[in-house]
Amino acid sequence: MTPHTPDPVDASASGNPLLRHLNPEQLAAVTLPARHALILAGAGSGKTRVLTTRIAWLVQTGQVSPAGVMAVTFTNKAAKEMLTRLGTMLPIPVRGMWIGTFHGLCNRFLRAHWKLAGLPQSFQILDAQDQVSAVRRVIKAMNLDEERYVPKQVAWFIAGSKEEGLRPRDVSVRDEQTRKLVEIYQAYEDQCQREGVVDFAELLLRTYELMRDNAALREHYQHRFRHILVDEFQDTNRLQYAWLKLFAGPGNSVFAVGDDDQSIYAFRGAQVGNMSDFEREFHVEHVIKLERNYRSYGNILDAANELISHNRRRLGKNLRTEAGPGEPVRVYEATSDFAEAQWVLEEAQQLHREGTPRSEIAILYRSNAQSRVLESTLFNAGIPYRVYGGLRFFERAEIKHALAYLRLLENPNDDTSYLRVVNFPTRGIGARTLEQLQDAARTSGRSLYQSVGAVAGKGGANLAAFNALVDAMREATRGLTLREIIEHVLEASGLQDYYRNEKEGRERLENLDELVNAAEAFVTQEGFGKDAVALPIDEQAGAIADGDPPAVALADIVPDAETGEIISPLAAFLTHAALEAGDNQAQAGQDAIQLMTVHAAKGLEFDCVFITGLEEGLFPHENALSDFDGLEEERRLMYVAITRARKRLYLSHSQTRMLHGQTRYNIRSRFFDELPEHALKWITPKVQGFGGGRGAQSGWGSAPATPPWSAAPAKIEPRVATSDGVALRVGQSVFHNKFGEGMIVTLEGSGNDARAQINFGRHGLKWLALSVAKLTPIE
DNA sequence: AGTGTTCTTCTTTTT
DNA sequence: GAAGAACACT
Repeated sequence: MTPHTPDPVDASASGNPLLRHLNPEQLAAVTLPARHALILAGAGSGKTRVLTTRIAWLVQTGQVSPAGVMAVTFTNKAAKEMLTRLGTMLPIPVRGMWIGTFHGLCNRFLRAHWKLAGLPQSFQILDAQDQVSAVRRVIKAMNLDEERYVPKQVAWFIAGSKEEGLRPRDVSVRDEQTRKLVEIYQAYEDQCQREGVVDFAELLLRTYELMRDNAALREHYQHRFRHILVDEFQDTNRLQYAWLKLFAGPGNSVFAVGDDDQSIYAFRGAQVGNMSDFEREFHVEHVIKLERNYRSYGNILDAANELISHNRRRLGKNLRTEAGPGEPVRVYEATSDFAEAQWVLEEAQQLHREGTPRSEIAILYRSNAQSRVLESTLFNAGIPYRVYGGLRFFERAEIKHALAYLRLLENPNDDTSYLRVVNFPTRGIGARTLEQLQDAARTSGRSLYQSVGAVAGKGGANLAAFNALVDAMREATRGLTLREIIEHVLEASGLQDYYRNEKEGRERLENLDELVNAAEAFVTQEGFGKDAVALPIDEQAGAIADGDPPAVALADIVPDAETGEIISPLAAFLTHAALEAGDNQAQAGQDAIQLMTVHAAKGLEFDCVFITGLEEGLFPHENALSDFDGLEEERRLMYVAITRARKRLYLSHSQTRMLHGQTRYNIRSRFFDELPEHALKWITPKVQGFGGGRGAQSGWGSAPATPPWSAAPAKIEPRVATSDGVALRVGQSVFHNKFGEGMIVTLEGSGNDARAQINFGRHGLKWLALSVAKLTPIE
């Protein structure tokens, strides 16, 4: 009955139990010879299984030692899952294997080779927030206008440059603006270096450059990692691709698994083109397509296949199933976002009554802002739900404060952390004092911590007291366990007292307690060093593997001179906190409906999926419509959304929606017209000529079955204006010779002055003068 | 130095 | 509509 039990294909020929449950394509992929290979793995085709089974098979058949395998993923979750599955397949400890995220592995690499990489041993990692605030400081220090150089955008520029492999001197400067941006980039780099911090992109770029420039090191690692496996290859950016090229020495095998149709991070620099580049540049002989889907019923797959066939830039792939058509995809049109939420609620309740666990019901949307209505509807109905996204554990303010103190223990020159907590809780250190301090630090080229002596007066005394506090905490925690260190710092910093006295502080206090727990769990479960300890593993590699990793590389791994530790538990924990933002509000245990953006849903699957807000301008999003690639990415996003569903899929859109505090009138998403009619069931009548019509197609002259909102309670603001005696009202759909169909959003003025704001979907929102514009009402 | 008030912005975001 | 930042006030 359920479609996701794979057919046991006869693999008895091999007689290997590892390979028993693979279909022929999967089996072929898993047992490919040790050459470069590209696996095009469609949604739900058993991609993770292929990856893990391949590793297990390689190790089990003695083709490679566990230390000779490197497997790269994008998310911690995927890495963890791979390790877990592998652990059940192989009778060896898998923890030390080089399986992790790009950033995690780079961190491991840089912890081992910090000296060669030109980093302090206890370098800290800036998360995205920290990076923006670091950039903001640079911009302020350079006396630049924050309006013109928006910190967030500049941070984006810097990260983007790094992901292209470009240092400031490599960025080609065409205009004045870019020249300035490069200047900021350079100053930012100097600042990071001075403070001993690296951002996410830097982890990769440093590793890349070190591998590129140090032949001995490169040869060592190329020799070591005979098999490199890459998950979600379609999401790699240029730097990651170049990085892989460096690690893939002669004679190595790169086994890349990806799905070009699920590439939804191009906006963040992912290059789908890496897949075809890989095929060409690595002379890939084996391309295997996994098209058999074990997840969804036929109607859902038909919808996905048909939709994605509208994309032109594809490698070409079609999902198929043997599970039968299943239920039709249900489509609902609501009059308002509120009504839409209400409908979702009722359907979800029905599903629950019929036996679907709430956790198997997912409500997806394009942007986070849409979750509010859904949340309040579920909340008012008393239905348990869980929202993904939003603030994650290690991103919470109180947690970041605590971490900042801890980071100062490791590295007092970390100005980002210094600024975050120097006056929190307040210690009489105001903006003026800090300005003086920053000036002093700037002119002397030293850190804030090092510059307190330069500030005179009361402010200076307070600063000195803060420094003394940090020093005292460091002294007091020497030799303590991680748990004790954190407990001491929470107390001594005054954070705990601060939140104890705060009205809203209870939850924050609980979170601080949770931090202690997280640290405790980190120490016990993880053996604390999974991200950090490189030396023991490399030693193992020397022992287990082929016997000849060059000593030169190992000698470059530098332990702490005093203790011989590779990294302290505290440093390891701080790394963990930066690299793994932690789960959101894990209200674990309760059976709850799952709410998330489509992006967040990637890689997940549910029995029942609702995709809401399918409206022009929202999904596809208006900002993505300007260019062709943007639209194709939106379509892939929709494809990802559809393929999350196992048994039932619901699509909905609404005529009106509160957005940015005002009611917007939207037309149906064009994606509806790209779905196969036979797979759909329209709960509300489909209205001709809406959203879809590519002009020639569907005549809107023909009588629609039922006006969309006459059946449902109409809650459209009925304002009226005229042009040529034609009555218009807000919410009315009209046809314009140039812009096609649109929906009237606003009406203003009267007579010759009358204007209308009209949502033309792909042509955007436009103001038209009604005395000029020729509009024909539709409907 | 801390708090209250207006002004601005508003996709997605694995690390 | 709500969060975050800049500004003004006490």
